[in-house]
Amino acid sequence: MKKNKDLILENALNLFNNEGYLNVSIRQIASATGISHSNLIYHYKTKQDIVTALHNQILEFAKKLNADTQDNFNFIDALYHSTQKGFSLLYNYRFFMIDLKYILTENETLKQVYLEVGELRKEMYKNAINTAIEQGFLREELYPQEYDYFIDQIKIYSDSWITSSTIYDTEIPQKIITKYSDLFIRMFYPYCTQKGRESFKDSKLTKSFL
Amino acid sequence: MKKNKDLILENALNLFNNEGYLNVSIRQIASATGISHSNLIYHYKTKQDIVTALHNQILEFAKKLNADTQDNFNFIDALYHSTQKGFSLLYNYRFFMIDLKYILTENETLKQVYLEVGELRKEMYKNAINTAIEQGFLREELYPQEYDYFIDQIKIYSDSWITSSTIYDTEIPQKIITKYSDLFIRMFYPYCTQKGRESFKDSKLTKSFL
DNA sequence: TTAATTTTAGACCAAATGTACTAAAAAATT
DNA sequence: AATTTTTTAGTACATTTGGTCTAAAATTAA
Repeated sequence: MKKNKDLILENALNLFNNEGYLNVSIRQIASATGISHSNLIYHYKTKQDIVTALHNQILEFAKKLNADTQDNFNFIDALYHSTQKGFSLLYNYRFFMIDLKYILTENETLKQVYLEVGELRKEMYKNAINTAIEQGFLREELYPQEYDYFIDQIKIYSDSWITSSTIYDTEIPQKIITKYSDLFIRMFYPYCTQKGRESFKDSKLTKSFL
Repeated sequence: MKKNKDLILENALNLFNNEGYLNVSIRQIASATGISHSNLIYHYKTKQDIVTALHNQILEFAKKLNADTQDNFNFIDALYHSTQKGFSLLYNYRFFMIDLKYILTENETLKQVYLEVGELRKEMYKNAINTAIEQGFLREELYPQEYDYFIDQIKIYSDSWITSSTIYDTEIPQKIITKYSDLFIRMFYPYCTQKGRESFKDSKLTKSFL
C-alpha cells in the first residue's frame, strides 16, 4: 500500500502540471490527497520541500536513462531515441521547466543543483558531438568554438520547448514529445557530413529526408 | 505632468519585471504608485487590463522598429542590428516573456493577439530568409521545408532567451542582450553560403570569425 | 459661478493562505 | 502489555488579496 508521503508527491505533481506551480497551495495538495493540511506539513514543511523531492525523482529517472544507452541504432536514431526518452521524462515533470524561474528563485540550493546538472548536460552534448565528429557524422568546426555556441543553443531549446508547447500545442503528449524531439534533432542537420545526412535519410524521423 | 494612469503602467512594469508578474498584487502596484488600490481599480479593473495596456506599448514600439530599417549594413550586420533592437525592446518588457504562459492562460483575447503576432513574425523571418537566399547569402534548402523547421527553431529561441537569461546570467542588461543577440545570429551561420560567411567575417559581432 | 464629470480615498467584506499549537489515533518498539 | 514514536486531524490566527460601495475632492464644462 502506498504511503501518504508518496501520495502527496503524486498529487502535487499532477496539480503542479495542470494548474501551474504558483497556483497550487499546500492546502490544495492536501485536499487532493485526502489528508489534512497539517498532516501534509508534517511530511513536507513547505512547497519547496515537495519540489525538491520531485526534482530528486527526475534525477533518479535520468540516471537510469543514461545507464541504458541503446547503440544498435544508426547515429541519428540513437540521438533521436535518447532525446525522446529524455524529453518524455521531462514532460512528466513539466511544471518544473515551466515554472523554473520561480522555483529556482525561491530555492537557492535547488538552483545550485540545477546549474551543476546543466553543466553536466553540456559536457555530455560536447562528448556526443566529438564522438560524432570522429565517426564522420558531423563536420569539423568552421570557426573556433562553433560547437560551443551550438551547445548553448540546443541547451536553450531543451530548457524551453516544454513552455513553448504549452502555448502553441493542443495535441496529446506523445505527439508533442515527438514533434519537439524531431525539431530538436533537425538542429543537427546543418552540421552533418554526407555520411551524417545519410543517417538522417535512414532514420525513423516523422517526416522523411529526400 | 504625468497622469496617474501612465504612472500605474510604469510602476506595474517595474514590479512585474523585478518581482515576477504572479508575485505582484494590484495593491502593491497602487502602493508603489502612491495611490489607493480602489483608485487603481478605477483606471484598470484587473491586472489583466494592465498587462494588455503594456502589451499594446510593446506593439507600438515594435511597429516603430519595423519602420526604420537600416540597410546601409552588410547582411549579417543588418540582421544583428534589427535583432538587437528587437531583443532590447522585449527585454524592457521581460516579465511578459517570462510569465507568458500564465498571462496568456488567463487572458484569451491577448492569447489570440499574441498568436497572430507570432505568425506575422514567422512570415517576416520567412521573407528575410528568402531574400537572403536570392542575394546569395544563404544556401538553398537541403531537404523540403528545411527553413520552415529552422524558423520554428529560431522562434522558440526568441520566445525563451529572456527566461534563460534570468536563470543563467548576472551581467548588466546590455551585456545580456548582446550575448543573446550574438548567439541568435550564429544560428544562421550553418545555412550561409561562402558569401554569407564573408559577411560574418566583416560583421561587428562580439567575437570574430576566422 | 454653477453643474456635471472624473478622479480619488477609505471602510468594509469574504475567501484563501501559511503557520503554529494541541491532542488524539495509529504504528512500532521494548 | 506497556511505552515510545510516528502519523493524523482540528482549531485558531494574522495576513493578504480581489472586490464592492460610498462619499469626498478635483477637474472640466456650461
